Amino acid sequence: MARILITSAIPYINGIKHLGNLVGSQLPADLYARYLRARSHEVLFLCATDEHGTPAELAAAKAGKPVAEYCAEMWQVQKDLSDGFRLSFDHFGRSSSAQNRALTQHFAGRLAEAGLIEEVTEQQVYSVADGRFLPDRYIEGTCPNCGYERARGDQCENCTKQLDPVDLINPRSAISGSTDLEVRETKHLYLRQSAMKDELDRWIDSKTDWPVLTTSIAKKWLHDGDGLQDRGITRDLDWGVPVKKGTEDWPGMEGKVFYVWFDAPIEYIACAQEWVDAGKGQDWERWWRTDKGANDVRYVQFMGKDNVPFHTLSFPATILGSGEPWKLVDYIKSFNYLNYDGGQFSTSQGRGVFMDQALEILPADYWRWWLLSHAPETSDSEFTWEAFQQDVNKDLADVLGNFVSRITKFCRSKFGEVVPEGGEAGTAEAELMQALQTRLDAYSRHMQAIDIRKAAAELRALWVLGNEYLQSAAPWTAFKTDEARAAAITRTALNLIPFYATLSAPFIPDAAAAMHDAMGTAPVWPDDTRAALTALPPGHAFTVPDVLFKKITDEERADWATRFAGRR
RNA sequence: GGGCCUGUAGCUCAAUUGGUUAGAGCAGAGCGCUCAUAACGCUUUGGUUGCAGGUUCGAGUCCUGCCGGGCCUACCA
Repeated sequence: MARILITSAIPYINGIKHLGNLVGSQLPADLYARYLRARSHEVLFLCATDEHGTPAELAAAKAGKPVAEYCAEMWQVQKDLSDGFRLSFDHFGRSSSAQNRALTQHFAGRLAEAGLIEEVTEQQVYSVADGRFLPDRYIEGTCPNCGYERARGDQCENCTKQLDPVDLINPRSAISGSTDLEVRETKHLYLRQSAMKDELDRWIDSKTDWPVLTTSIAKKWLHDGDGLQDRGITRDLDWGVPVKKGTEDWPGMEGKVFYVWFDAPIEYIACAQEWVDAGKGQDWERWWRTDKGANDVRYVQFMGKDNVPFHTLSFPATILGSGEPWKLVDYIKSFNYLNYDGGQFSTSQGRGVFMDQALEILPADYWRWWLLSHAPETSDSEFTWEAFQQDVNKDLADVLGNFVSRITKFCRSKFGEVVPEGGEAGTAEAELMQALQTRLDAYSRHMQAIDIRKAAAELRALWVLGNEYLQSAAPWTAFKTDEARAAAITRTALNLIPFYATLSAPFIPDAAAAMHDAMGTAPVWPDDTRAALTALPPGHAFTVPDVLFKKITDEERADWATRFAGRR
């Protein structure tokens, strides 16, 4: 039995996430956590909301609410949606927690003592009307390169040229439109990542089993141009972790906060404290401090590819730089993007399906199955309604759901709602068990390796074996001449239901629970298929469950395709 | 501009890292079954692996060039 710490990239507080976000971190992390728990490993699975930063302040202002109140409400919304998708976090925390504030300040203090913090005075654009400094992308103006009038201060969306805000012609605030901008001097803290470049490089080099996507992004940042750059870790904002050196004030940094990307990953640690403080567990250091029991912990992170630099470089720099024995990540599973019907999901244009809408139209299992079995592991993947309807109907309704339906109903009509007695297993059953064992081993291998699409394919193949067995054993034919034989076949097939329920639970937890419920069974991982397929004793009562998966009709599909095409 | 990823059947994806005849699912076609959500099973059509060269006994896999798609490029997170 191993101990595994799992974190999913923490979703930004600002708004409801779409299915692309979901499949890029939280959903696969949940799959892995559920699988490992089912295999009796000790798992701590953490996630939280990422609450600081300019977008949160602006979203709150737009909603006409204090930012703390806005974040509290949005946290609840995201929490409810997580529950709706059956994401089995041990704790869903908040980066704005007191625990994270203290820990973030602690890390900054340690880094300063280690000489890894540099104070830099720089020039930034200040908007008098907005009363705030503007990040580059919140300054708009005419592109000096192509004349596009709505170019952003960081890059022109029209000609893709990278810009500096001072290059813009007629610059204005993207927030208020005000042109009353001035350049002001401000002081910020920089994390001297460059000083740790070689150490990080060696560490990344040692991770030969990581996905190419993960290491290639890290390598690029380490070696591009002048190598790893120092990173500003403070901002002139109100909403965030106040800059402190441990518990001490930081002279000259009054009124400033840490940059979200500094405090967000630290929340992974703080979240474990929140978990304890919420009374859900004890001894968080056992998971995070290698000097206090975390030495045998395997730490796995899940994230979309856009998050990779922060998890491979910035956060490890923070941890290593502290000089304290914090647990470093052991494996990073990163994902490409899920596209929507020939384009990208777009939050601003309301294009695609968002988590709340998804649950309004279909149960979580439908989404979980389709998204996970099409997880963008090797390249971007694509959601289309046609594929979604076809795959879900075929895999869930026809192959799995109908299997449960046909055998329970057959048994009810011939033997009643009890596991029938009589007959014994023969060669057909031996062959079935052999085939199941082979596939089960492959399934376990893929789940262990977090090869999600392959695991899904293997699981589906396990379901198919049940249909193949029924078809060739044909208990409806045997029943006419040899009732005992029909009973043995039926008994074996009924045993497949709890077997499938247990194996499928990481993908489709609700349907799995319904299957166990109907069969009056509890999940026990089938190490040995022979034992698993004879677990139900003759005379054991069951009920015929409701249809597990209703099919998606052509009308529904057409309706949804128009409804989610854009302009939410 | 630079870097990385990617291009395989109508569609979505594999191919044990250079090794026999490139495989699955879906969709299409045919047959079978009648327990079941018109479900299931069996068989089957379908490929110049983006294009052109090269290395090799052997290339989907390695090299070069070209064409297409995507991502990142450090102040959104």
